[in-house]
Amino acid sequence: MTTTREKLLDVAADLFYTQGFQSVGIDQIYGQVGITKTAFYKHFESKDDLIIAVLNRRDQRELEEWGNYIRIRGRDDSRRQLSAFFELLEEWFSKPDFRGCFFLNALTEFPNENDPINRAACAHGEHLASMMLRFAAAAGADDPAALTQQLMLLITGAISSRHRTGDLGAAKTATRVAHVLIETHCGRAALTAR
Amino acid sequence: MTTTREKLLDVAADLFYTQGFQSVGIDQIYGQVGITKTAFYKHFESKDDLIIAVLNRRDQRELEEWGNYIRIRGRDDSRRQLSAFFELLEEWFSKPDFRGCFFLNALTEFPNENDPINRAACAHGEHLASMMLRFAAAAGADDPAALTQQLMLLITGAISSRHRTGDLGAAKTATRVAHVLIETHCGRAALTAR
DNA sequence: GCTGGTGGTGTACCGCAAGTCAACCTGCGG
DNA sequence: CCGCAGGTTGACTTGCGGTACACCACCAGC
Repeated sequence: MTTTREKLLDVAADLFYTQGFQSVGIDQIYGQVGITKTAFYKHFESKDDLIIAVLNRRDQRELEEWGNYIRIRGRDDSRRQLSAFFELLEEWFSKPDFRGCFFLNALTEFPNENDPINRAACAHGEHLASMMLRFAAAAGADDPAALTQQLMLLITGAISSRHRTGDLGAAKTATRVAHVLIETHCGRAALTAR
Repeated sequence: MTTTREKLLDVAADLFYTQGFQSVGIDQIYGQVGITKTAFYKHFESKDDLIIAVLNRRDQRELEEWGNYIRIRGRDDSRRQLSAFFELLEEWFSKPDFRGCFFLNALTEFPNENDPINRAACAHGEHLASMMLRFAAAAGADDPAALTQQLMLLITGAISSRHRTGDLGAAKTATRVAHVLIETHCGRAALTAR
């Protein structure tokens, strides 16, 4: 049994992702769930409140999913774990309903840094980066923080490129570059990041 | 003497960039210029029309600026020209009013591919890529299209990273990776992209 | 000297979305 | 039997995008 609140979050997440946050009216959301406006406002204080809840829930779930995927695909090899991030991108990009990164999108729709929505969206990137940092450290990178920065840049770039051009090959492009970086930073005679 | 239309475009470009397209009302725009709503609608058919005009003008100007910068900084050395793209990023990122890429932002605020705003925003990326492609070809890259794809991915990633984390070092990170790629693709014994 | 285009003004109005308010209904556990 | 969570209806306010209509001032050309 899914509660009404859960249903609202599901519908909202879907609409927000496909159409953007600002262009979706709450009437579409509560209408699709089958309740009235007043009922909606018993679950969420405001549209912003709903957006933040959607963002936080998706942050948690996505982090879990990514973590599981990487542990499974990466086996016990830390370097494979790092490159698993990019295999995941490939799968993601091939989905027809791909519309970029939910959190990156939120960030550009709410550019004010003091906006709680902006903060919630930023948090996801930080969570993902700190997860990657652990893998990079485990892989014996000479400078795990630098490697994480570079790989995160590649991931962000791949997502934005795929989003902009619709090019499915963006993941492969990023993967190739990532392998070079991983080899360089985790090689036996690892070079400095300069 | 700047025409009213030009003033409207200037004010709109500024507000849209700093606050986003949807969250800026046209009343702010015509108010700041000092005309009334009716007068505004004698210059532009709609808000969408204004947005497209702003986008197109900025596309032209930015392309010109980038082209000039690269020709000056790159001198006659094609490889230097390619890496000048990244030097430009560094300068751009250090500006306090940096808010990401205007066109990438437009794209996420108007995700519908049939939306003329979306098309106008996409166009900029294509223009930039085709400019880069010419430089890549001139630099004697083994596969100019592939190199362009990779460098564009890096640029996009750097912009988004800087936007998300506020990290000024994103440009340097991208530059380092770019140099590796340029060397690999333009080396005397150039390897294939695979 | 009248005509027309350009670039304005003011006011009133429509439709839609966010959000509020008040009054009322219903099922369920303590 | 009470209270509360979750729901309903309907009327209302505010703000924004956009329209309609009537009017004004200036400058250029035949």
